[in-house]
Amino acid sequence: MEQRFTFKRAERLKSRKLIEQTFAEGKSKIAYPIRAVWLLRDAEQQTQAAFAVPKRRIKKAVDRNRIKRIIREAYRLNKHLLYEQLDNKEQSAAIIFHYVANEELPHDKIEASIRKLLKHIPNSSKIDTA
RNA sequence: UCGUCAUGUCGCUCCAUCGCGCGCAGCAAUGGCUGUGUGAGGAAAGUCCGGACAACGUAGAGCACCACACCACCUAACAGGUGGGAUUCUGACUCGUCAGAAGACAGCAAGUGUCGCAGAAAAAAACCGCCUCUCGGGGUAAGGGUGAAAAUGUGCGGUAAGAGCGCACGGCUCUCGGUGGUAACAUCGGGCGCGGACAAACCUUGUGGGUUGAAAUGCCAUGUACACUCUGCGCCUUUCGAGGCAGCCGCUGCUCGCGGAUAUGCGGAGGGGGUAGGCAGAUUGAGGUGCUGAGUGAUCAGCACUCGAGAUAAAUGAUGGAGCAAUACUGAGGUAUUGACAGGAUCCGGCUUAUAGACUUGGCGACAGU
Repeated sequence: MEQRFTFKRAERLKSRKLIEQTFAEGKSKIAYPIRAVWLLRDAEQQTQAAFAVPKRRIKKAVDRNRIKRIIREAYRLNKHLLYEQLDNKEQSAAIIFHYVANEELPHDKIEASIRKLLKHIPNSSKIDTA
């Protein structure tokens, strides 16, 4: 099958409840400048991701939007790393990427961080919740 | 041509590939694929004013609180804008005119309060001085010096000495009338008067203001969830304790089997609130663009054309290339770096603040030419 680098609506983490649950019960790991919080689920559910850049760290809305777009772009281009492993284990995940630096960092640094996190997440644990 | 000030406009461009929101079309059929169109700002910002819209409230009046405050006009409205007036400041010169600038320009002559230092005294004043004298005192705001400010200025009269005490010419306040002006106001004449400043001191007067904001508000509503109402629950035996069969529920879609419940239960129908979630509000509007006309202008009127984001854990990005601009380096070909301020969240009108660079128009200055 041809590899496509898309990021559709179904792949976005949008449910308020699930987000709160992820923050409350999920595991986390930091790969500077990004902290990931995730929850592993069974394979019937869609893997979803959300991106957050706190206003407290990045003051200007323009910069926040820009960083969020860069993170999302990095996720879009590298999510196959995550998907392949999850498919093998018959799992899915709900992930929140949280920007923790206080200034805008170059694109390659963000992408390296994302790749590191995506490789780490599937190997972390068994299914946390159904 | 350069500099500077003001005004208005624009505020990186193009191509390729990958990707995103929304609309439309087609194909698929349960949320996808393909094609196509479209997709942030002049401030989207601050959330400081004013409205639209919505919900709730609302007999009338007063108090409190908040806002505003020369006049007229514009506007849906405004604390905004336009034009005008007075004041103050600056500049020019032909010295009383012109030009420009500034702003909480209603009232301290309603009451209360405050006025550091200096000074006798900071509001209805007696230190020195002057006059008088019964040597206790009394009169006196001319002169002295202090101060940001000292009791209407100058002259004459007057007096014991003085004083708007009187007079003349001025200044100012209030007021009456004439003229010009819609008005603020200007100007001329008459009259009462002479009260220092501060209302960004309390306050007084006039005008306006119901409260809360789209996280408002209205609506729909999944289920092996639920309030409530109606309704059904059989047959046989019996020593009346119960037992059996059928039916019901679960494993389980069917057969068998096993287990469970049997009126505080189970099944059926109605039905309301409303969780997850969704829809409306919500993008055609005080809309844009152009032309013509009215007006000093803000603005208004008419006609023609036009539809330019609509997300909701929230869409505009990434990579590569070419150009443009700026800066630095440079034996002028180039090399390197950078791309102002800044991102919609119900929608409009303003204000304020941020902003690299480019351009338009006008004023002033310098240089060059005529």
